[in-house]
Amino acid sequence: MDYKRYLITSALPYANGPVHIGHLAGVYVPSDIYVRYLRQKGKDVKFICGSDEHGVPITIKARKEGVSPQAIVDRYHELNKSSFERFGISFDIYSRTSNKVHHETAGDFFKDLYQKGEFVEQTSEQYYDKDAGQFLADRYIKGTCPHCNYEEAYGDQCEQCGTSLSPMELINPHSMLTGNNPVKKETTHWYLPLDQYEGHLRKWILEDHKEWKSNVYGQCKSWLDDGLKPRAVTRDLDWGVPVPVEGADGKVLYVWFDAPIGYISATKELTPDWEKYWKDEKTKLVHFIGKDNIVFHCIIFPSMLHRAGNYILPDNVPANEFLNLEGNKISTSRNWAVWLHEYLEEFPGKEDVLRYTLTANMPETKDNDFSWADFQARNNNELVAILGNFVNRALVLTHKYYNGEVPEPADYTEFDKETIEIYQQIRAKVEHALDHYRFREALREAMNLARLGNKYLADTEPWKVVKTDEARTRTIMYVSLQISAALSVLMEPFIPFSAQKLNEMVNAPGLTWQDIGNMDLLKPGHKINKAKLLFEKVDDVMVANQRQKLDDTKKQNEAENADVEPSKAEVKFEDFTKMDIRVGTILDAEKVKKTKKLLKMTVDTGIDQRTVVSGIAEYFTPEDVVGRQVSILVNLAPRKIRG
RNA sequence: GGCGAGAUAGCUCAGCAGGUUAGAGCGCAUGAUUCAUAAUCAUGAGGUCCCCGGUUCAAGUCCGGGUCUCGCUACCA
Repeated sequence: MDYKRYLITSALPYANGPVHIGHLAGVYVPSDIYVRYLRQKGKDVKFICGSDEHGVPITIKARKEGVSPQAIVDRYHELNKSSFERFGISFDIYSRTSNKVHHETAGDFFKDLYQKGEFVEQTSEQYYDKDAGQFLADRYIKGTCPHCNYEEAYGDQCEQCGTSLSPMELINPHSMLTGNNPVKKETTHWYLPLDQYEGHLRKWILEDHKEWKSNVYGQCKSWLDDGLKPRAVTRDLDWGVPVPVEGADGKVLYVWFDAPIGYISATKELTPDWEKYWKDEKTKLVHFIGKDNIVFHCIIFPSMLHRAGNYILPDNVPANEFLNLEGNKISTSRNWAVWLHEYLEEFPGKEDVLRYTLTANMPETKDNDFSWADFQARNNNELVAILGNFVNRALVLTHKYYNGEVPEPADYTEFDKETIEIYQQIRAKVEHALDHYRFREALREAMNLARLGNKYLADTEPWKVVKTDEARTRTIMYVSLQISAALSVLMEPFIPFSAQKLNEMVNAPGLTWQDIGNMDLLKPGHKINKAKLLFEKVDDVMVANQRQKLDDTKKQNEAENADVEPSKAEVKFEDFTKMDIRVGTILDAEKVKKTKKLLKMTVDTGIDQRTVVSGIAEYFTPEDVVGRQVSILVNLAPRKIRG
């Protein structure tokens, strides 16, 4: 299909924290490369993003800090917006879901579906806090987990045993707002009957979009094969887009219903022509997301669009996997991350180094790891040594031999022709990779042009030839300069800042994507500018500093974990006297298979040897604990755990 | 517990309508070179293609079972 225009969206970052390298590698860098590529080709493209500012976690953070939810989202919206901009993520608009346009758009969207009778209304019992005068979101209820008896389990999940729960399952539930025991009360919500759209979704995804990435396709298939269920699209909460229906006071749209509509409202805010981008079959819509968002962008949002009528559906949803940091999962709450705003401060002028590293190591097919050693190596061995070096050689020699003027070439030799042929094939290779959302491959192909340049210079040796054959030298330099100029366009989607610098050096502002492969980008007689270094080395000190920073985080986390708070309810002295606590030595330990947290240990208690299972495997390896002394409650009744 | 995705050289990854000695980049070793930010170029070493079975003349490549990692999801499947 020949598309007239492109609408590219990046997942809306949740405005309860700053953006980190995981977000960048997963979503913003690939989408930005794709968009810059399309713009280079002269396509009509709109690149949409914004802050996702509703939902329960933001209200919890606000409560914790004693400020309003709006204050929280204002803080992170501004921070992330400016960070993206400084990092060269070239959104056409970076909007936000707390603004007026969005509230109207999302409200209207709901109302439209409501009036069409698309929703199923259902009344159910939920916990209500009388004193606070509101229904409690799952996250606002704590209680005892029915599976592991952990007393601080949340209404939606027990952090101790990992089970996901519903608030009704909790034993002794209490409200986090007031500490009271909530009461059950009836409430009405609207459900999107996804089950009714199954047929349409099956055909659209499973038959018409077999080209989607295997992780995306596989997960959609899994959902469809399992059978879809109606999904609530409203919540009892006072932060969000109010449900525009009479009698729905105190209810807002579920954040996952309202957030993707943010793509639409942002487009509306950007251009009065927004409908062309959302409702014309000639528009290609692509959602860039992380793998945790697949179901919302492939099942739920498309269902909403489909039932609203005359909206187009995404042509592709290239979801990336996750990026780890130095071998550990990135975690906002544990501060295990490289934050974009901090990187920008600590590595001024090195935006492209991070962009390059994240692209070269993008988690396209599986989770990948970011390490500072890799960052340094990519910079020093690739950006500096291959790309920066080649360009520098070509430009410096031109200044030396021809005073900065592009020389008139003589006839090409067979070797020149071979080199030129390879050069001319590179554009198609990069395009093919980008058209299929294979960014690592595209970058590798693009870098091959710089490699080709280095090889060409090494083989032709102009610094020797110049002493004997002036005409030949002119040709060699001419070819090298064309390649340098082509690089300034070819590299732009990946490393825009450096490409711009290079473009200024070769002094050819008007070059376009279509020029790549041509041999007349810089004409004889054209003056180039002074050669400056495109990249500089990252030294060991910089790397050591970043490692130190992470080590500090690790230590701080450990210290915080060591801060034990009384986490269980008070017990009577009589209960205490019943317990026989002794010091035992761990003789042997092994991980319990198929579990994340369980460690099985043999402990010598002094009176016997017994097998004990404890949920500490995330913090200790079996080797760590063997030989250690632990206190053990020896008269605890035996229980069967996982056989 | 169910489902999905991944597991290939020290590292990051390609390969797969099944077919001769399994590829690339980086790292490493050796040599060449000096225009260039000790940058480049050439050559080479290095792999039981996660494990166990099976189909086949032939299997990283297909099928069954298992292990590990990540994600989604669940008092059912």
